Amino acid sequence: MNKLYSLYECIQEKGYKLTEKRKIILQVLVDNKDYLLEPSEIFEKVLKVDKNINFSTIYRNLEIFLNAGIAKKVSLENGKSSYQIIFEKEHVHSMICKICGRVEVINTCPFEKIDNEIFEKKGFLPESHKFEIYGFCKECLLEKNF
Amino acid sequence: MNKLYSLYECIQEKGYKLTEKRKIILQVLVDNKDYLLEPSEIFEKVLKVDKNINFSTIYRNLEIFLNAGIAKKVSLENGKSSYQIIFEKEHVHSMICKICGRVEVINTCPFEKIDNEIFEKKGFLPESHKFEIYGFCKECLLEKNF
DNA sequence: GTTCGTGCAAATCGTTTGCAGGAAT
DNA sequence: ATTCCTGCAAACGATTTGCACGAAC
Repeated sequence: MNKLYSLYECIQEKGYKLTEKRKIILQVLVDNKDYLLEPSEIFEKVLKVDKNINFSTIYRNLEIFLNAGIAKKVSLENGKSSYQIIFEKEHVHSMICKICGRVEVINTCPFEKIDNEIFEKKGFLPESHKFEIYGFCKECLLEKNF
Repeated sequence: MNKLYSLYECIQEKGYKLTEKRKIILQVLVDNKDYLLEPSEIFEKVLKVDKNINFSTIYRNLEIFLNAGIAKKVSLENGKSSYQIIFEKEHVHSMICKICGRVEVINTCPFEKIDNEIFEKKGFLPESHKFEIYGFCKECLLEKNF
């Protein structure tokens, strides 16, 4: 039932060891489960818990979390990468706040509504897709008085 | 009527000068209008026309083309950026070939089909969105025998 | 003539890697 | 005991910047 525990399991199932650093980074991701975080943001938050952590450990473990299927990586409009923990493996799309990185889930998938005829006509074989809405979340709207 | 000429106009309207280098880079983008090109690819193609061009000139001008609204930048899944010329300012979505970077246009917009209720409920103000389908184009499928 | 654009080299930013010691299994 | 993980420092690739000269207006 414990979310953290099932994440630990995913890591160990893949043959990765369950280290202290790994637990701390995971905890930070879980604490910010509704936000997309850049590696530097993750690093800073982890630093507050463990002063003796290296940036390369962050990168190496983010990569491992991706492999274990417990995190996702998003290439944002500005060209930077951000990461977010994923609990349910289901396929979802997002509304992303351009100010704070908060992510809200959209429960419909536009891809399912597309007429397959367009792929047949072009001879294109679709493999994956991306649907993201960028804007401003309620909290940031109130704060910034837009 | 000439496409190149109207691109020149866009550049000059913004107060940028119409230089030889700028024309060459534009020509390369126009010649590859159906493809997303990485800066390094653009650089190589420009080199064939003008041996005396610097990489920084490519970057500086791509930025200017973005400002002038005649090119678009796409942050791909691998974290790299690619560029493409845009003729019509209309809003379109794309199918992108993961092998050759070929871009085919999708003429429906999934955003329009979304129920606005979800934004009202979350208090989210949408500003822009992205819908991209990644896969393999006909040519690459034939060539690689997938 | 003034402003802007360019090549060059160096700087910067985000990310990755080799290695040697330390921790998890 | 073995394998994996980590900090450190260095390397790396993509992109940006300061400068002095040259080109467009």
